[in-house]
Amino acid sequence: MSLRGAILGFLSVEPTSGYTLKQRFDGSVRSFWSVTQSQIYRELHALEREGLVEARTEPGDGKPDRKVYSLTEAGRAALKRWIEEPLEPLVLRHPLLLKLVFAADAPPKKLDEILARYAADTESQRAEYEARLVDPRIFELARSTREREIWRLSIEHGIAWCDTELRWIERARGELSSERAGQKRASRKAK
Amino acid sequence: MSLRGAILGFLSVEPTSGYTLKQRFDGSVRSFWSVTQSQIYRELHALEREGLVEARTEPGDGKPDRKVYSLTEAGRAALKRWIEEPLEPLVLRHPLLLKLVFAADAPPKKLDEILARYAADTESQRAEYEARLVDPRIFELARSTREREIWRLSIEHGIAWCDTELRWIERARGELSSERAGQKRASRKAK
DNA sequence: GAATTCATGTAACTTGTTACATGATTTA
DNA sequence: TAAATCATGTAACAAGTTACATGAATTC
Repeated sequence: MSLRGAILGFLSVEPTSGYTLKQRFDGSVRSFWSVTQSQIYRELHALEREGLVEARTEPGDGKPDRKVYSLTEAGRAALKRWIEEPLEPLVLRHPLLLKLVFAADAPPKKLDEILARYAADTESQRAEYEARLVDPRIFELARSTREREIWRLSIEHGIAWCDTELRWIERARGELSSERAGQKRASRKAK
Repeated sequence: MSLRGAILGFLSVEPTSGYTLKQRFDGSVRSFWSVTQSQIYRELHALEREGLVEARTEPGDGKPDRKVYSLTEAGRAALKRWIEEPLEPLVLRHPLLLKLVFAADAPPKKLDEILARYAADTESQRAEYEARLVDPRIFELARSTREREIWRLSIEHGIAWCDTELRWIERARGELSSERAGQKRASRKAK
């Protein structure tokens, strides 16, 4: 339902082709909603079958023809319904945490290595967000000040998430590297 | 691959049935890795076909028989491989952010309502984590101080995530409620 | 000359969700 | 007596991933 909503959302800004739609996703919401090209084409076909979008073929000069999709009245209504309908619950799937809890008896070095690599990845993710924050291209799509404001907030959300991850990793590495720490903390449980 | 790894991980602690496995998931990693009962049975069957686990049927008195699965040598090796293999990348799917970026021209009241509801959900999520932190049942599974340490860290991760969400929501609500804020921030872009 | 971009799509697969079915036992 | 718990499973579906195929135009 979220994918569908997002496609309708993008099309409400401007009619576009599947190909361009994929670029829109990648260029804006990728960090909190990634999609593959197959998903987009599949969903567009479904939306067309259901009459929520309609396509018209634009001849490409030299380039292949593009099928430009636009919202129908029904599509516009569906978008509105999607915005108003209750939020789908957030489901975190965090492979690091999962692996960590089963890697307790792996050599501490291995554990620290996993954490270090994740920290590095998170660091570079953070840098990407920072770069985005000053990249005007993301804000080009925005049709209003309010929309720009929201785009910016979404990027700041990413940065805040990275910072939290980094702080947590640091703590985890500290506590898991000192053999004492475990003992000390575990005694809390006894009281 | 993560689901598989986690099942192998749980079975390495102690042979169990699919039913109990589901309870293990729900009782410990649910907040960062949720599963359905169907997934577990399906994966167990696949693991059995591949010879990574083996089942023996324990008669239940009155209750239905339980099929208790345990790791084979191959299964134990597969678990080790999973721990050592590179981490699957974290993929955030954040329905709130997605909806927000397409709800910019919905009435501000609606927007604030969405954020408020999400804040409430996050608040109660946070409370759940806090409760878990002092619930000895989660730590019962742990076979070592180190394991307990990691369980605790995973819960603290959840709390940190909730706090970050809550801070962000507060900021977002503040900035989206005052019409001025948009203007002020947007001017940054100009420089 | 090789790789990338534009633009469409399909097929096969994996993962995750929802809903159903069985049937005894225990609890409210 | 209705419901929840124990314990298994299947079927159908929805969503997401990977890999392939076409073919002209442009860029390296």
